[in-house]
Amino acid sequence: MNGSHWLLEREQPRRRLDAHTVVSQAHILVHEGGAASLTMRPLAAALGTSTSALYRLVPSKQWLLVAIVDLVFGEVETSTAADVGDPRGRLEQLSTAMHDVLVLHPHLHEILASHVWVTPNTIRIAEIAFTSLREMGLDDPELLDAYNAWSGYVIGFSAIEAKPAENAPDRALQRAMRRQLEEMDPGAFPILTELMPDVADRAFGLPSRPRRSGESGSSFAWGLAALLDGVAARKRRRSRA
Amino acid sequence: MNGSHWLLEREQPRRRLDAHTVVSQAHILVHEGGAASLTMRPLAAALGTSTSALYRLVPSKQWLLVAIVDLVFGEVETSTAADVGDPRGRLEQLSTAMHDVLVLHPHLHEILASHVWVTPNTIRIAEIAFTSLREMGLDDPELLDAYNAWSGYVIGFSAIEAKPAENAPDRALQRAMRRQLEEMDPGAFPILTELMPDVADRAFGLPSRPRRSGESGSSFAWGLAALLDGVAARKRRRSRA
DNA sequence: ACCTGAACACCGTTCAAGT
DNA sequence: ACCTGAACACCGTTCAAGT
Repeated sequence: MNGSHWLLEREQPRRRLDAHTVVSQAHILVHEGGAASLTMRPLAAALGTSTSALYRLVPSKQWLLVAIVDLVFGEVETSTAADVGDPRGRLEQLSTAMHDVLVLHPHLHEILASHVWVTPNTIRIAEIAFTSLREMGLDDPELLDAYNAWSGYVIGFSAIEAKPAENAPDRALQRAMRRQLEEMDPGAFPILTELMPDVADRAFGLPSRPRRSGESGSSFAWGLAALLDGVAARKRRRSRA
Repeated sequence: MNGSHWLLEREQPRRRLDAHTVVSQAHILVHEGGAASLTMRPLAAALGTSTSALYRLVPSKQWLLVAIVDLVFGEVETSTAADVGDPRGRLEQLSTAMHDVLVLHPHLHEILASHVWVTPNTIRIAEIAFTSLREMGLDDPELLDAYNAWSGYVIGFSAIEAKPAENAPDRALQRAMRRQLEEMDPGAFPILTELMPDVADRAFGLPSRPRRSGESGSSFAWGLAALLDGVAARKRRRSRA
């Protein structure tokens, strides 16, 4: 059909590499081993090409990292949120969708913290959030405040929650931290002592046993509801004045 | 006095390097050039020693990064918070002190996102936060939820706010992001278009001009008040039931 | 036009060898 | 006992040279 020998029919069709394929493979490396394990030589090897060939498809490693952020935020399900008429419900739907994706990609936070990531998919999400907040009654000076509070909470909460997944580096260091909590002076730290070992597991990212998959123990929704309650009340207070 | 020649009197007293000095210098390098600029060879050079000599004082670069986190959190002023009788006021005081420090050390977030950081100073701060939240009426299952919401907000908000400071890497990439916002379709993104250029500057970390020092334009306090309002209301609701 | 190997200027960490 | 240089196994990126 395409001129290749019948013996080669089932082989990969030798199509040229494109930028999207490089980004996908880079994402896989980050997903499997963290941001530090994304390096150009193994990336090229995984794609069956030479390191220098990558630089005709992709300008730099920095570019690649931002492209991965866009790829992951592209997985955030926004169509169900769009159907919700109530703006508060829409924003909660969006937040949950973001949290779901960020929990599935815990290593993304390493990139988020060290790069500016204004990309098509993050812009798309921001527009939905701003629309919802305005419909909730927030306006000019407070609208930006509310957006910053919302995004800080969603990203920050997910980042702290995602940390346990990255338990690979330096076991000795983690053991030292855990011992610090276990040998804490109960007189100086009464509440922490009382809440151990729960607090190590669910707040400090030092689980004593590996998380079972699906078991997040997350209080994301609780805090989100609290924040949005407060935002709505704060706006009402102002419009009443 | 100490046997050294008078010509050497004003020179550094040749005291042996200790771990604390290494951590301090490492912190300076991170502060000045970001986490990526902390490398062992220049660190050794700045301390006037050999790279390999550092490894007798400090176990690894990872250890050094966690030590820097502890050093910075050690700067968080907690004594004024301790004086506040009202638990809500005490938590607000603590949060503000944390925000102040984190804004002064924007590069710390690169470390926070990729490491577990349970250290003496972060434990000290957590104990104060837990005490305040319990005195605000939160208890067993909700206490941890509330702590996670609070810490996610404080760290996450500060992280997003700190990003503009790291504008060093890849000007071309940042220009591409800014162009994306400037050439946005107003039909598809009405609110973002309306809020430009303010939204690029104050929400997305793409300031059109460098920040004047002291000018944070931060809505940290606004969002914190909203969150704590919501947390307090949520607890009241439960105890009434 | 497309891809390569080799090179440049770096990394973190170790260790035999010096004093 | 303390410190060093050199080495090991890596980095991101460039570029002359090949097909």
